[in-house]
Amino acid sequence: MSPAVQCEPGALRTPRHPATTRTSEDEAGDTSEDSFLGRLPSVYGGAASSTRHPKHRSRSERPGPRGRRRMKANDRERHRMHNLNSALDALRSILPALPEDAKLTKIETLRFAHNYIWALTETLRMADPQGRTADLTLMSNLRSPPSVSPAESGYVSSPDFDPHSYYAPVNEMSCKIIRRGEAFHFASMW
DNA sequence: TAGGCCATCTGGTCCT
DNA sequence: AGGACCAGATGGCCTA
Repeated sequence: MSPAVQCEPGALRTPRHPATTRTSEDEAGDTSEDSFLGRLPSVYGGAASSTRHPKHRSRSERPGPRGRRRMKANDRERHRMHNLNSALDALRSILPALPEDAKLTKIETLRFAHNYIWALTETLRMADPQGRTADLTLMSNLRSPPSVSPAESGYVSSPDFDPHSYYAPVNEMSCKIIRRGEAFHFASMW
C-alpha cells in the first residue's frame, strides 16, 4: 500500500496550455500613428493597456525616455516573475508523489511545501524526542516517497517503497505519516 | 457561463 | 537615478 496523495478536491489540475498570444495590435486599441506598439513582445496577454481609452497611450507606448524607461521596467518585471515561477517549479519538483499530469497551483505549491516541511519536522521530532541522532533511514524514505497513480485509486507500489515509513499528505490541510507501520495523522495549522 | 488561475502592464515605494 | 519589489487592474484560457 502506498500513500494516498491528495490535496483538496480539484487541487490537482492538468497543466495549462501556455498562454495564448496577443498581438500588439490587440493592445491599447491605439490604432494608427503609434508604430511604437509594434515593439512590445507581449507574447502573453498583457491587459492593462488593452482597456485604456484609444486616445490614451500607456506609458510604455509613449515615445521618448519615459516610454523607454517603462519598457525596461516592464521587461525587468517580466523577468522577475519568470524567475519567481522558475523557483516555484523547482519547489514543485521536489515535492513528493504527485501524479505526473497534475500541476499544483502557486498557492497549492506553497501550502503543500509548508505542510511537507512541517511533516518532516514532526517526523524528526518523533524520531528523536531527546535530541539525539536523527533516524536517517526514515528521513531517506521521506525524501523519496513513492509516486501515486490515480488509476489505482491514488495508490501504487514502487520498487523502493517502504510500506513502513512514508509521508502522506492527505490534503492541503492535513497529512499523515506512516512510521514503521504506525500511522500518525496531523492537522495542519492552516 | 461563472469562477479560478495566470501573465502582463502599471504606478508607487523602498533601497542602493 | 535606476533597479527591485509590490499590489491593483485587466484580459485570456480552462474547467465544472
